[in-house]
Amino acid sequence: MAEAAPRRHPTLDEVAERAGVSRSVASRALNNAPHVSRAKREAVERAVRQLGYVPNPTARALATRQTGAAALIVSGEDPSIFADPFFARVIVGASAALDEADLHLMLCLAASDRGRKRVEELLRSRGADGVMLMALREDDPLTRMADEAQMPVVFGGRPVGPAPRWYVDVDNVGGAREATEHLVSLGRRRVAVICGRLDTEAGRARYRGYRDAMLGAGLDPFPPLEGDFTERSGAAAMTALLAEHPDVDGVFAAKDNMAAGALRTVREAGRRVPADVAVVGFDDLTVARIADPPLTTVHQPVEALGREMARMLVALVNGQDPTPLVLPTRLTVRASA
Amino acid sequence: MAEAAPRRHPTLDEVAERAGVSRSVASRALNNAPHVSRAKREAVERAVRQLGYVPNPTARALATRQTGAAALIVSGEDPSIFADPFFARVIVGASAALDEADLHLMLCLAASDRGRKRVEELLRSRGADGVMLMALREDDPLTRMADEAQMPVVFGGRPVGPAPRWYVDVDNVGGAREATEHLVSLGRRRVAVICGRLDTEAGRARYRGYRDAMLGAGLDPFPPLEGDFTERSGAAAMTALLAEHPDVDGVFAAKDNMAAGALRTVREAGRRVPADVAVVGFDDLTVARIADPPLTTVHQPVEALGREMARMLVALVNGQDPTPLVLPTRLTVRASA
DNA sequence: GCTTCCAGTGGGAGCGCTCCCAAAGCGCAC
DNA sequence: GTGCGCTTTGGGAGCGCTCCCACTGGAAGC
Repeated sequence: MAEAAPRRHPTLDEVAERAGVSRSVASRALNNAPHVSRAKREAVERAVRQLGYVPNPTARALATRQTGAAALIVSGEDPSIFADPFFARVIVGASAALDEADLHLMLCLAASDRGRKRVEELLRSRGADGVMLMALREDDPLTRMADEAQMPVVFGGRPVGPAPRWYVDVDNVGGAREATEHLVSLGRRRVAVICGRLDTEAGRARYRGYRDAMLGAGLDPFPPLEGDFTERSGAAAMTALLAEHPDVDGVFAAKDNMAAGALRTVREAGRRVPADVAVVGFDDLTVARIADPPLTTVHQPVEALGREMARMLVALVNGQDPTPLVLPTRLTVRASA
Repeated sequence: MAEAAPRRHPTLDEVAERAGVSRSVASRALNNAPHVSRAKREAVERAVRQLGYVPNPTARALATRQTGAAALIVSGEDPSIFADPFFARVIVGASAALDEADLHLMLCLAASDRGRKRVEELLRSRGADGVMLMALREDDPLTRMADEAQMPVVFGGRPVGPAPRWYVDVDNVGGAREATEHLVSLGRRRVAVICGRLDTEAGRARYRGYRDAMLGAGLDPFPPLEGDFTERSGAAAMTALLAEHPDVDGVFAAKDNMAAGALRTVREAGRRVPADVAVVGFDDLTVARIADPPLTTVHQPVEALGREMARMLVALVNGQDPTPLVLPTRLTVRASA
């Protein structure tokens, strides 16, 4: 290209002029719209190539009132929640689906005051065509913001309280039930639970699943022993458990991280897994395979979760009315139980 | 608010009218610009409140030629590279820094053809005010795209080849050297290495650090045994290592995941860590603490990496010319060595 | 008293695109 | 030859904001 390539980007007007057509025709040609003769279409394409024209997405956004972006908003108490590899996998799935719909992904960590403030601005200003919301806690300020948002909202995992209109979730109750039933089927009778945060619906649902299974087997469910989904909290919970119930022979931990922490504690206490205490986790992320022994755990389709959230959002943006989705979980048996 | 709150968002014109001022004054008041009397400023603020006005970021972007967003682009061979918790931590850091500068974070996974195509569009269309680039491989197509990008580019980790103008990296060579020296100081003499991908600068630099330390100690460095930064590849490499060099007594793995894989293999081969084989990793992410035994590893300041990348980008966007940055690493001694 | 200056103000021209709509061109049935 | 209906075309009015600039009037300086 021997063009003097000015620093400025060429505009559609310049393309039109060069192609000897009007701006309207050039615009139509560019968007593959009808009502453009073959000759002019080609002339426009040629001009685009010669000028190295790239449409200005901002101008297009202003004219169409569509930003071309979707936001993934992760709530939580502090930003380190995002260190959970769970979100990374959600993003892999969501990103692929958004790519297909030619939407960009904006990522907002709403786990700080500053972050929440910016999310609120985004929601109120229509800075995206729609949003996906994750990791909401009870009475999360994001719930209200989402209600007032001037754009489609898809929830990833149901929030505590009434189910929103559009969400994608995994079968937390069923997964937890299956995990617990597995422990029972192994002959364990004193099966304890290390819950996730009970101010999240996932935490509650997994406890319900555990409880259902215990009652169904005619066993006494343990009261909820709450962790915060981290390795450290799992270890701490296990320490408390061993102190209070030295005869525990099975543990369902509502998250692999916590299960790994429990494993460590059990080991340090000189007991064997699974011989003395069998442990089942929840998630089936990398840590489950790295743990020693490798974790029996409830597999949840994390990338699919992200993908389906994104697809649901795309449907909403396109004016459709998709139905909520609950994805199945399934037990993956390894060495820990 | 008893306003009939029409579906449409109020515009700045309506705010101005309601406040009894011109659009210019309203604009200035909104942006805290000078040349607005106290009375009118307050009138505008009142009108904004009454109308529930929120500025339209797209219109602002078009007028100012600033999108208000920065993109983090993650390259790689396939999208699962993003499952590495490393990136999540980078994002936590970058997000905080961008929040401070009132920039939104766009996340682009360029590890698929589709993703790369969209990144190229983004780069050419000025869809962001600047970009951060990570995980580039040798001859990565993103290198060329970045060269031609019409916006500031900050590299996270140097790419293979000549160093770019602006980057933030960690001291891979120094970290690897320290890890190896630690093994040597423990009396290990047959210290092998499980490299990261050698088509990345991080992989190469960590091998160089290992090699330097071995030569410095008068020992024979092992030839590079390449993994791909995953647990599985670490395990496979360790298997090969044990077969070929049964007398190996120390291993430096260029990534915690690979170290964890090596740990598993060593254990399965009936040897003890660290008694028979001492292992040092690199990263110091969660997996290092979960591994059994907990990993001695080179800690790298991942969130700081993200934060500094974002800050550097903000500086560039503001027309400054920051200097490249190499962040220190430090050895964290745990049980595996 | 007069100029000089400057904070304060509003008009208006963009930013680069989409899209409505009126007008033009053309084939075809009558 | 006329009228109808179709595709094709381009003019122009936005989308909602910023920012330049010309203008006003009162305070300060001489």
